[in-house]
Amino acid sequence: MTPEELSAAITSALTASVDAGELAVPAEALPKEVRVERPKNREHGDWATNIALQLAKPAGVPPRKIAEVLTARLAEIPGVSRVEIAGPGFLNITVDAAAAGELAKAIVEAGTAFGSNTAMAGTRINLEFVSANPTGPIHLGGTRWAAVGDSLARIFQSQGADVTREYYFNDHGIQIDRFARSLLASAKGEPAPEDGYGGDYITEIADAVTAAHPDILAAADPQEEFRSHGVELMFAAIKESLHEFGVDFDVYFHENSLFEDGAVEKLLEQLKGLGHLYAKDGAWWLKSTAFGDDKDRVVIKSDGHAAYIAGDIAYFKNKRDRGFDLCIYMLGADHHGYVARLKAAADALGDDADRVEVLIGQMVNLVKDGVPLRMSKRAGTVVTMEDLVDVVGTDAARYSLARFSSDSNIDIDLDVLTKRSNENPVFYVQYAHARTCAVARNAAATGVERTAFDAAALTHATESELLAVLGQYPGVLAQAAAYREPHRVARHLEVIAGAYHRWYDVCRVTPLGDEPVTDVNRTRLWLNDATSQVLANGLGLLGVTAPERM
RNA sequence: GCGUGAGUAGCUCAGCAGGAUAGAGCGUCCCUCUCCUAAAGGGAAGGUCGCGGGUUCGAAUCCCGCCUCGCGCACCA
Repeated sequence: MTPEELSAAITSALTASVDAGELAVPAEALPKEVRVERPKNREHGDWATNIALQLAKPAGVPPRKIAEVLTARLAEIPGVSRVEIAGPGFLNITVDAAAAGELAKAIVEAGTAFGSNTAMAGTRINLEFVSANPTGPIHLGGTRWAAVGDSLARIFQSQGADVTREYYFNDHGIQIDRFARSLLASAKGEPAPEDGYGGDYITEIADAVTAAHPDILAAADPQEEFRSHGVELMFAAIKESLHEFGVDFDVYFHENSLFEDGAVEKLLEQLKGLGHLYAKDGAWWLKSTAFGDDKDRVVIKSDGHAAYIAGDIAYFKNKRDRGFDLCIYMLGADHHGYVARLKAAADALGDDADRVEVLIGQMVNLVKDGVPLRMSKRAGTVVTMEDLVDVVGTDAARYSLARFSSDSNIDIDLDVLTKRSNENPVFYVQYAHARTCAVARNAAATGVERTAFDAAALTHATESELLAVLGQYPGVLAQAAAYREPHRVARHLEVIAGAYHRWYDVCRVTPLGDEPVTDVNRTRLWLNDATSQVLANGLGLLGVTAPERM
């Protein structure tokens, strides 16, 4: 029995109770779903609900009174062995070992599908993340989003959503010009321009471009040549890094295309027609304050060039035209001022601002000896995705970036990483999975097979605990999707790994010495394999491998 | 100044979609491998959940105020 199943049973018991006139609760006060939680204290049963406390006020009845009414009905739920009223009105529910144990079999039979859902079926999501300018390699901030974004995409997919991973390739504007000038300077053997980029990669790309085009400095517009070839090389390198990181985008969208096909121009005309643009100081402004922004924004600069936001409005329109219901943007905290602008743009287009959802991720800082290190692209002192992967590997890099809430700043201590220490919990989870595989191998070698299954044999306290946390997994996925928080998956895997290790320590799957194989052994193998499956499924959602041996 | 995120164990962080005795990893100190992987497990120590009010049966969690830190507040992208 999973908490969701129990929740559903309690909900219908509650409804039945109201229908029968035992409880007078206004319909609007009835929750769609009664929440059940795992009590911290095992003396409080397997699951508990505070529904009686919540209904006390709207029903105008003391909570314990409501609890009493519900107790009789809850006790009749198949699989429920005991219901107790505790404290101010908690309902503590104990489940039959057999009913709880059935889950092990259900998980093994569901296989890779366990935990997935169809709650988001039919929703088309455009998830845009990383979108780093092709003026340099992906730094740590982008790497964090690559890990979190890709994982979020996988979690959405587990809930049935149709997800497109998209990378907005910013190949238009002055950053790119600076990049081109930096390449040109390098090729000429000159120092990097004051507002340009430094770092070894500039030299490497400049050399590569020169090698492929020996006469490039004699071209009519060498800077333009370096721009086009350099961006191409840089972008190929970025794609390669992402690919090795396990992140492959469905769409790499070129900002330039919005200008080339006239989409931006057309859109600006449309906005003018709607009366949302006005001219001031030689520029064209979007009246974004009318749509919740804190100030109006320039869309066409007084020099006649489009401002960045112009492309972004057109891009949003483009996404909607491609049929996406929800456009999610994952931005760094240094861009959070952009949220109101994007929503205002959608609003101005006559679209629903709720189609735009912006997720803000806090910064990743480098720390050395407890002191923050300043990263500078210009000075070339950035730590890149490749650097991180070189030191800790893809699994540890992805896991350690995905296990934190995006709301938290994270500090990465290079000394700790270079020590290759076991401080990273990814090993804890992966080791648990490897252990399940070792146990399965030993079981096979000693003739323990999943022939029989006796759910009632899973009686040990650690088995009850393990089953409970495995049962929580689908709910954790649903919440991770609903709140756009992949770290919840990682954290729960750590809980499952802990429960598994404790179970492993006291409950053997294979018999000792020449003891006979019993149904207890066989049933425990089901539980072992169920755990293996859930860990593998969860690690998969994080883009981390589930090794069979370590 | 305005906006926004954070402040929880020595360190790094969960918990915040109100619940019962506030958790995990790492670090420190004990203990457990003649039998499934000790990258593990058990135990100990370690907390004014930034501070002050409020809401209620109940607040780390919600509301208000304050303090500290990060990040924004362009005709840059």
